[in-house]
Amino acid sequence: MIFCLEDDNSIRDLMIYTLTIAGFEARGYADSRPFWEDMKKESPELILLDIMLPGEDGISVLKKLRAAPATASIPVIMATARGSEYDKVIGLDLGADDYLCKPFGMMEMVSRIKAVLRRTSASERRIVLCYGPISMDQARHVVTVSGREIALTLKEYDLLKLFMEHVGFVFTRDQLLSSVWDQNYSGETRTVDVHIGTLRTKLGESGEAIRTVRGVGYRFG
Amino acid sequence: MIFCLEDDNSIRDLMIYTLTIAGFEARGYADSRPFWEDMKKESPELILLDIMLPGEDGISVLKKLRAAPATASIPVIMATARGSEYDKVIGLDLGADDYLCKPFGMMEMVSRIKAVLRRTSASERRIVLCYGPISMDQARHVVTVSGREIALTLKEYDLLKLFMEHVGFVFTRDQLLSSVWDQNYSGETRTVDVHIGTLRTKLGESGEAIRTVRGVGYRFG
DNA sequence: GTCAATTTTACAAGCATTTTACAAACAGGT
DNA sequence: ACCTGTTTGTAAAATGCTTGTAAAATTGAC
Repeated sequence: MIFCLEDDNSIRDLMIYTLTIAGFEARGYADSRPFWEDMKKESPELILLDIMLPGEDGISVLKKLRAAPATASIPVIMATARGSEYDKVIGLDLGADDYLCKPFGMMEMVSRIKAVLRRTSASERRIVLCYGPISMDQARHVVTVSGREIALTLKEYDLLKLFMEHVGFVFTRDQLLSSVWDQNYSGETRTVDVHIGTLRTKLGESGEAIRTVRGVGYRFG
Repeated sequence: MIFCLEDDNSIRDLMIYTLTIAGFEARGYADSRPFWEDMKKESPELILLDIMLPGEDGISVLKKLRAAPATASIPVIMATARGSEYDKVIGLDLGADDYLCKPFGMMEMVSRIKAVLRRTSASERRIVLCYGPISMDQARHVVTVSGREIALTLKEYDLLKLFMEHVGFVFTRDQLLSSVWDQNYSGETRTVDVHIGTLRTKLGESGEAIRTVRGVGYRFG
């Protein structure tokens, strides 16, 4: 799915049409509000971003995207008018993956998109789980809370991963033991509680996301 | 991405414009200071370099580029005024990949660029890998730390290469065995640890870049 | 055969995990 | 409100596993 943020209706329609013909799924937005709405629900493979937009401009959108771990690794192609605007944007070096200079042809757009997807989708694509200020980069095996890296042991990491993959689910201690530990783990124990404890401590404030469901087990979120 | 170091504003704008039309991404610089800034962040496919520049001249820039392992293999095309300046530069043989004599046409520039890129990118790609003080010249099969050459065995070299190509990624021992060793390596062993150990020792201080992720594997950077 | 590279082995040190124990929190009944 | 039995939080001790590394064994190139 490609999200396309462009205020000019005819250009946007042409872009969506071309992308669909080229075999992509694409969705267009005239301004940033509905775009952010959809970003909450769905994560696109790539974002086409016009600089000049009514309301919030493209530079601000890109900055926000790069600031949040959940969206930081989504490729972005920026569309700019040539001239001073273009120079400014290039100069800022905001970390867009590619730039398109208006007026650009549809064929060029498609080939740039394909090139960017080829570049990013390889192995370098990060797989990041997020919940509030907590983010888990599975490729790097690193967990951060509000941008600060915290050191987790393997069991803590696996436990948190399970929780973050199933936000809102209640897990019994037995379920946790057979998921995070071995399928048939012998010693039925209080081990889980101890690990939950250390995890909560290490997560700090955010540790409260792990809720105790008395008599049953634990729930995240 | 092509970097274009040229002090004349109108010529530079024309160059950037032409390059963009020709399907390249290009960025221009009026003097060397912002150029070096960007070189730290990004590595261009090619550099267009004017000899006459305010402040640091093109010859000095080229020498610096060739001296650092990270930039030594980036193709450079030098632009010179015809006459004595041209002869001197040619005579010095600074290791530019091609020369353009002012005034040159934009079409000629594009075709020279394409020719140089065809020549250089065909055979050799990403010849020099760098991370902090560690640099790996794949053409010469040489690794240096802070400029000092260190002798690595084949396995150590391949291991380091994999790490430097994927900075930040965690590799399990099995992944390392199937990447650096054979695809289906039989003996499941501690071999990896031993090689990691020797590599760390040989890298000295920089060996700390290879981090142990307990229970998982190793990560570089 | 020699030498260097690589792999295997062995073991100690360090860290992660599990167990244990006890205090605190809670729910339900009176 | 108070008591009681159960569940949970957590500090600390005990256990067990992972890793680093030295050294021996094996492989392979010349």
